Amino acid sequence: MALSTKYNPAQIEDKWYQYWMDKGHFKAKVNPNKKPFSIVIPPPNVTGVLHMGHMLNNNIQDILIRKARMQGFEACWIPGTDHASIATEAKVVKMLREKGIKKSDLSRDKFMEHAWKWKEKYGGIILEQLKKLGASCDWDRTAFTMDKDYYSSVIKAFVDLFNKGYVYRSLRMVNWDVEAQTAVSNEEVIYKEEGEISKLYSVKYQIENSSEYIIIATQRPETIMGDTGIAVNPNDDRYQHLIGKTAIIPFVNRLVPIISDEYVAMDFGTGCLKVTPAHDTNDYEIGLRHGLEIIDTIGLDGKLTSACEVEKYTDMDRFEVRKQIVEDMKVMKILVNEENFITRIGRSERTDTVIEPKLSLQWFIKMKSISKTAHEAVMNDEIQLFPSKFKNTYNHWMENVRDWCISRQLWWGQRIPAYYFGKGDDDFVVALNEQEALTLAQKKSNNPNLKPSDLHQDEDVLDTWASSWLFPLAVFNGFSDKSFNKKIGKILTKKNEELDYFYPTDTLVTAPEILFFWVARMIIAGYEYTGKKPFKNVYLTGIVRDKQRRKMSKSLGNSPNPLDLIKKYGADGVRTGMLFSSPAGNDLLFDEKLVEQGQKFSNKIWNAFRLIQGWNVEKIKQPSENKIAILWFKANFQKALLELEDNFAKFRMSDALMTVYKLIWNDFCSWYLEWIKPNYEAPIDTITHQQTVYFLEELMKVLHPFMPFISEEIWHTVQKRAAGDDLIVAQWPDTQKFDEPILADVSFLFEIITQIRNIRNKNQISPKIKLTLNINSKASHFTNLIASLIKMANLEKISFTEEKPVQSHAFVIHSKEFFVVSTRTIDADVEREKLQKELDYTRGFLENVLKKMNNERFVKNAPPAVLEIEKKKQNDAEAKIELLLENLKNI
RNA sequence: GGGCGCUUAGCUCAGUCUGGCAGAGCGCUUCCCUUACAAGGAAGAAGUCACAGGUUCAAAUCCUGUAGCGCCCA
Repeated sequence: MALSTKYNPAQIEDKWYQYWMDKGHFKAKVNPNKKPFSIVIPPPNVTGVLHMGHMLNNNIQDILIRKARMQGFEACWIPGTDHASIATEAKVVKMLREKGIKKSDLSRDKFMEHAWKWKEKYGGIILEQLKKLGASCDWDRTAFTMDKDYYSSVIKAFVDLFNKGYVYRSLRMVNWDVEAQTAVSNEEVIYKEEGEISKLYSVKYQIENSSEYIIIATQRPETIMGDTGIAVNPNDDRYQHLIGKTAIIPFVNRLVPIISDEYVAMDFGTGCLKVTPAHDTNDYEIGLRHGLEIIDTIGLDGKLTSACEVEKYTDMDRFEVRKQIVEDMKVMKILVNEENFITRIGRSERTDTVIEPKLSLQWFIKMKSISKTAHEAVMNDEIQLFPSKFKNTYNHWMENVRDWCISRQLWWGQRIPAYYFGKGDDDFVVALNEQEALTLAQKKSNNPNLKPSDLHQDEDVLDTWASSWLFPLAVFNGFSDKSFNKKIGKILTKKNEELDYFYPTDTLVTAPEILFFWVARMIIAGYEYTGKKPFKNVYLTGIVRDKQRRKMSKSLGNSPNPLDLIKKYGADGVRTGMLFSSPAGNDLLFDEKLVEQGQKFSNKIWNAFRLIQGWNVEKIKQPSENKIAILWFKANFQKALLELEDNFAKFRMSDALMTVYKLIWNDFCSWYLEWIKPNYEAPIDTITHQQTVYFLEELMKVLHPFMPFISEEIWHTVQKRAAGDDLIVAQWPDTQKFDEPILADVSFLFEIITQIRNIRNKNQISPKIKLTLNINSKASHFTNLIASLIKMANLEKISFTEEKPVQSHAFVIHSKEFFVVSTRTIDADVEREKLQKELDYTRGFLENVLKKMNNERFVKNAPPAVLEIEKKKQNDAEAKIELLLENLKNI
């Protein structure tokens, strides 16, 4: 035999990937003769390298797209990458810093040049790595969210939403990094897990027209000058009498109201909160609720401004002021207590400086009305989420949807197309380009002499999600001038062939953590611009964790390198290994053992193939048992196929794989092949051989989406193929009616065989010794099965007789008695004990059944089918007891 | 603080919507280097379905409550 006993993926996988590429099997085009099936990739970050989450995610997409392709759809999987504004800019800044270049020394254009160079160098890494996994993407369509067309799509959408009144500008609390001089996202603010030690100061504020004081607790006394209110909990008995009165802020003698708000924790500090809307997110919210004034006393550089109204603190750093003000309060005798406590302090990931919550003007999208259709579409299952439990989460988010802040203080991204022509808050226009902006600005300002140089474009860029939410539209160039009607702000049908054909896409496969960031927003954009959903189904994968349920992360170092895994176990092995443990929506506890199992599966398949390949085929008579085996496998395959389709329909990918796994390993290898296997060095008949090769091919088809490489290799090795006869485009098997009675007959046969093997096992009878079997039944019940039974149970002969051999092992299946004639003297005591044990169990079982059958209400109320089952259980148990009693007597 | 979910074999999970014999894979135990594969074969053991009530002829499944765990939002 020329083939190795071990399957060696390394040589095979690269070969087939290149082959598929060369033949153009991944490419999709508008094809009126086929139905489309499309998937857009969740574009990975250009800063990233392939991690286990990508592996899982793209594995599933590849399974879906490969199956669709085989089912005759025009299968289109669009790959792409995401420019990842924040992360990429951080990487580029770091890279420049290492070269001794500061971002602040560069012009915007110069910086962008560096960023593009960086992107060209590192941006495609993940996509290249996906090829190793076998991802069958249409690479010619690779999209990038900063491509020229994509960029202009994003700008068009912004202008359009502004004109429609969805985009507005408003104050917003941002995380300000005073050192880097930029706002950072929530994700870039780090809180130490154990918290940090800080001091809590208790300060007396006098009540107006009274000698009474109220004592507030604060950790940021330097913000006192920005206080515009005092808040207590409405349920706090201690302060009821003060609600509605006025307090005097020390240092500035400002009169502020004492208000009640549920937010205030009664058991923290004094239960009395100073409200500084300009310098704390929660205070800002309270301020909004109660209409408090906002006084911003800290500048962008972290120093107090003249707005603090105290000359000696002005231009002093916030932490210096804190020290000074504590001293000053001691002198004024208004500081009544100071104590250490543990608190969460947000620090910038990049500079480690304490984040300053800062109010600034930002761009927003109004979400409530624009998201209405998107909300309904998921609730009424027009778009289906898998698993459906995420419907609840989605609903909750949509019901409480907040306006979306879409501006970021960065350069890498789509620059906001707002042009300012004056100092006023409203002195700006939004336009596609400078010319249009100028025209609009001249009009708005009533100044026809306004020159281009009088305009200044907004410095900020858009949130990356505000570009990726257009992904399913933009990859088909839906915003091209051809199909996008600027006046009505809609993408038109019959103007863009590709969009008409491939959109809506079929299934989106992504992680639940970006359900809102990305998925919900794509749905919103889809309906807003086309009136149609962007995809039909959303499959939400779990998070890949390690065995200890820890999330895989670089810093923990608990994530294996996917490429190393592929090298070690083969892509097919890794693919199946990951999927084995991946029920929909549940987290996946990754264990390299599972990948090992995948590799073992490859090997099993390979050896089954070797067996078939090694047979000598001759024109001899087909043994009768082979006919039954073939009929059975045909029916059994169909039954498994039904199960497989059902699993796919429900997006139960792990179960789908398990169905194929068991079909191949148990049904095909363990039963079918052993059934038809000729004796050593004996030839096999032509018909059986042909059928077996056919079965192997059908199995390779259903295996292909999961294990594309080994299946294609076997497809091409098992017989010579005409050009174009490749498994990747072979026709997926149809479900057909199948012979159900044979499944029942054979499962009866298998039960008998298992019983006999069990008897061999328990009595230490080697499988090589031929046994004699007596069956107390008419031979006619077994006509079809005799030859198979003799072969697989390794029997000398079968007698159909009522005679019970004295020395024998008995068992009952379906009320029929079987006796295996013993090859040696049976130990009467051991046998008696065995029989007694079984008798006791069966009597107990019968008792339970009878309890039911004697219950009048059960007999009256239970459905006939249930009664039927109980009746059968009773009969079987009674027959078994009778036999056991007789056997006991005979020993 | 608000919302959602989970608890079934040693492990990871199906099964719960729609009540009717408690399942799978891995692991474990025993035997077997048998002629495709020891990365293998055959067989087997293994459960208080988190807990407490209730509804029902019948509850892992429906209802109520309790406990523990997890996630999301603030």
